[in-house]
Amino acid sequence: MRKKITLKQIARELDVSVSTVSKALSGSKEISEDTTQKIQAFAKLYNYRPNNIALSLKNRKTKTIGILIPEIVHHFFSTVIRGIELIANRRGYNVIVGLSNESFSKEIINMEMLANGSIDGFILSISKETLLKQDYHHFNATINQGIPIVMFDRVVNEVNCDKVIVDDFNGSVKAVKKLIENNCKNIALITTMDYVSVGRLRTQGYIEALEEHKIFADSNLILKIDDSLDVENHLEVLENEIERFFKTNNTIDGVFAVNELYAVTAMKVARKLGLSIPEDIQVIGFTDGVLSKHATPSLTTVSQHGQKMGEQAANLLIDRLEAIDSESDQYIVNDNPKHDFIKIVIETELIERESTK
Amino acid sequence: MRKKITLKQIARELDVSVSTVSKALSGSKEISEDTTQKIQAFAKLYNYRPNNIALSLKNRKTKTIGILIPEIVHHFFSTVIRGIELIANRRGYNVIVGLSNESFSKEIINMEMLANGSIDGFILSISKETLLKQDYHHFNATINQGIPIVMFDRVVNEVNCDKVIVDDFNGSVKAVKKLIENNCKNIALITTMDYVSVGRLRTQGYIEALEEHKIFADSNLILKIDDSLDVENHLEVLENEIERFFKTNNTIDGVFAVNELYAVTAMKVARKLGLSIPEDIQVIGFTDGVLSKHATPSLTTVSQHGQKMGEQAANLLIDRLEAIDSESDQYIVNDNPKHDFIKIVIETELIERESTK
DNA sequence: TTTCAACACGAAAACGTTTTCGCTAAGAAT
DNA sequence: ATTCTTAGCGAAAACGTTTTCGTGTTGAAA
Repeated sequence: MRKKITLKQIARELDVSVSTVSKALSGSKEISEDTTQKIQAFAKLYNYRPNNIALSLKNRKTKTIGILIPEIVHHFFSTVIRGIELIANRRGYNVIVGLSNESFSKEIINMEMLANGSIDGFILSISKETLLKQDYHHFNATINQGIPIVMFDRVVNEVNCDKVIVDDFNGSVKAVKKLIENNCKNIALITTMDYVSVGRLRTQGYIEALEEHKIFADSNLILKIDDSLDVENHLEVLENEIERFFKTNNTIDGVFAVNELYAVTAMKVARKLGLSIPEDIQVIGFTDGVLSKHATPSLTTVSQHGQKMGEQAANLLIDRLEAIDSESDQYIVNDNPKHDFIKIVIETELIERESTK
Repeated sequence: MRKKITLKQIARELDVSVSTVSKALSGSKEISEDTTQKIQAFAKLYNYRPNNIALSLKNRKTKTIGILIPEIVHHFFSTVIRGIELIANRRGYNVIVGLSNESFSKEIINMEMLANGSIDGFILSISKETLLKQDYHHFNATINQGIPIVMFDRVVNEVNCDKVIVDDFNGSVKAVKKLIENNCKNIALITTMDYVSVGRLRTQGYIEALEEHKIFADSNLILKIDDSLDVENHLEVLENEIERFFKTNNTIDGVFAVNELYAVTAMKVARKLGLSIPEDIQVIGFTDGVLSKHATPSLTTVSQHGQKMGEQAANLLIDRLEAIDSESDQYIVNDNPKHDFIKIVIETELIERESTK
């Protein structure tokens, strides 16, 4: 068991000082060529690598990004992670992942666990419970400690930080317009309760598109699913709700759903009711995941470009971290609260598949 | 901007020494009640939290686990992460994630990046390229450095470490037996090339089940997909292969596929060919993910219990880490290479849905 | 010969902890 | 009055780095 070798050990073996070893390894010309050669050879032989923790302590930065998301078994969130990881790695950062599991307290615990020196900054998406409670003190607290945050997807105006969001509103508009152009006359919306911001925006987009085309937004055509119940494990509930909805509104010939699951379930129910897709009823979902792609018929969706969101978020955070870095050398700035925060909006894309004409 | 406060600052403010502060905060009875009170109150007021990095350096352990997986946008792997994170958090550990992206070199780079003090141990699943190359020196190297590894799912005999696997062989046997019991006479297998161990084991299970029932394992009924090509983005290729396969073997009345995607694609093709499921042809897949659950008809699958695998792996790793910890106090052991490594086998479960009778 | 720069290296501080060991003063024991 | 405990605290080392600031030696310039 060859434990990792340290500067001190190299120094002792070669009978020089630690400082000499450090300098030799970094190629400082303060050290003679002879000694440098000798030290570098020895270091290579023993596969010396500087201890990251020691470096972190010395430099007071960890080169690690903390990701805090509600859920990881979720296509969208995992694509975002992939994007973050890609950029982080490329720019020399590691990625540490915490899951809030949609819980307020776990979100706080996780933040505090990581905010004690383990990470340089956060990239996060707010948990449902936090959004419900509207309690954002922990975010502001960590920002005040000098730890920057970048929020993505589920963001909130109450916190002053960089943000990366998808254009939920226009994405919905696009989708619903598509249905209108495809000659749908009675377009239904299947959505969630309003407290998660993205749900609200998507609903507004739906209404906007209809109004632009002078179509009356009939509230009977809007189905709000209570997603506080665990839909994933009680599919029947969802199916029954949708079935009842379809039966009481049997003129529906177009459906826009705010997520994949609602959309494919709608297709399933429609088929069960003897409707064929897209002939009798056309369906579009939000969030382009594996379900949309592999459903039969495959589902037309509004793609959120999760990976791109992750990449942008990572770049934003790292840019800011490195800006702070160089700032600390300078004169004022430190107490300037007027860093202007950036909000990046990712354009959605309508991916047309078999569920629309 | 209130930066985090340190022991030193508290000491200076309260005009005591750093050691006194440290002891007072840990409740040492070396310090008088008065001073303890005063210090604790002050610390609380300023929300003192010990710096993790400093602790890591001092204790020579980070309380972080490195996860190294081929891909994160993947239902199985994300469930495993969820399991790891659950246990890790519960036992006071953090989780840092690296993605190999199925590449040998990225696997190595990521390992080295983390092995320099950032983590206490690894939980990993081997990349395809590494399995192809059969080059495992980096695993053995990090183990030799004293960093324990737990491998899951894609494991390999050449590396001596704890392992958590699913019983691929028996899982397949179970599935195929089910098809036999359901009266399938010509059961096809859709699998991958052999080099990924799990694929091979699943194929063997298929053959075993047939032989047990004295059924000739007709090699024409085995379709091997070359998954070096990016199937996810070239679905047509997959569909065409399967279609050709079905057409040349039109007696097939049962299909066992080694993953979800192959299974649902098989269903799609079958339906296209006018076969109804499960009446004309029954289908079972391996890996219970979101596709299986939400496909129409929903897919009978062999569940791998990814989350449980993650939990077991995390417990295994942390147990070993803490065992090492207490060992270091003791006399011998250190150079004992005969730590017996544990291999946990998770039982699969056949989840019956609509794609079988 | 004296002075000075350049060269090659070492000592020490710093990052934030914890812990061991000493030290001082006060009260108890002799 | 002297010695011994003990309570209460501080100094310093250690974890592994990097970096600043010496310092001694050498050869050249004066």
